[in-house]
Amino acid sequence: MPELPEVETVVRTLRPAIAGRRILNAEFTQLRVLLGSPLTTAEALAGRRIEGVERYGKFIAIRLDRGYLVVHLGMTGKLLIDAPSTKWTHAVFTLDRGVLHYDDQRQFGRIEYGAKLPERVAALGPEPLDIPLEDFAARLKARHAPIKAVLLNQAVVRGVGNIYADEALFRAGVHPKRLANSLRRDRVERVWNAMREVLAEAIESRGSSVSNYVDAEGRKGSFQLSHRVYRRTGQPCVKCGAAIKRILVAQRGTHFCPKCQR
DNA sequence: GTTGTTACCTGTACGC
DNA sequence: TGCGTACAGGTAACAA
Repeated sequence: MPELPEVETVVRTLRPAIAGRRILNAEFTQLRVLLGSPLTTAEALAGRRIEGVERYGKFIAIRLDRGYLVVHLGMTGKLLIDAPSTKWTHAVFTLDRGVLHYDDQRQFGRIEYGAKLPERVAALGPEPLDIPLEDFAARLKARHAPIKAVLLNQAVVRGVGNIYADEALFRAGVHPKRLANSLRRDRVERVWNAMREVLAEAIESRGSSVSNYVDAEGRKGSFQLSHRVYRRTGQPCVKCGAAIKRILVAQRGTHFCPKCQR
C-alpha cells in the first residue's frame, strides 16, 4: 500500500523517465478510477508537455505546460513505464517516447486532470518531513482523538498511512489510543522525531512492499524487512520480547507492543 | 468544526 | 476441492 515513502519512490523513478516528454494520447478503459469525463480529460491531455513530477503527501502531481494530471495510487495503484497491459490497466498515456500505464487491481486509486492543483490536494496538511516541531505540537494539541487517528488524518500531516503510523508510534513508545491532546511535550517530540526517522529510513529503502507495491520501474522496496510491529501480531517485540498485539483504531488494524507503548 | 462509521474493491488466507 | 468469511486500508461521504 503506497504511503509517503512508496509514493516518493515512484515519483523519483517516474520523473527522469517522463519529464520533458509530450503526451500524444490518453486512453481510459476503466472509468471508476477517473474523476471527470474521459473525453474531456483525453482532449485536455493531448499535446501537453510534462514539465515536472511532484509529490503532495500520497498524491502524485504531474505538472504539465497547462494544468496538472493528479494521480492517487489508492491501495494497489501502479504507474508503470513501458510495461505490458494487464487486465487491471485502466489508463494508457502514450508519450512521444515511451508509454505510461496506470494499473490498479482494487480500483481505490484516482486520476484527475485539473487546470489548477485540485482543492483536495491544496487542502492537505504540511509534509511530515518539513513540519517544524512547534507546528506539529500545535496541531496535536488541537485534536481530541487517538494519536494514531491523528497521524492518519491527511489534514494534520500529509502522507502518513497505516504502516508508518504504527512504526512511528512504536519507536516513540506511545500507545496508539493515547489522545493526541493529552500527550506531554516530551512525548510529542518523540512522536515527531520517530515519524520523520521512520519515513526517511523507508525512503532510503525505496518503500515497503507489502501487498503488491512496486515503483515506476516495477521494482520492489525493502523496508518491510525493517517493520518492528506492523503485521507482526503475536511475534516478540524487538525491544522487550512481549507479544505484539493487534487492535482496531480508527477502523484500522493497529499493531503495537503492550509493554513498550503506554 | 471535529470525530467516528461505512462504502468502495479484489486477492489471499483460513476454517470447515 | 470448494465454499463462506475475514482481512487488507486509501479517501469520500455521511451521521452524530
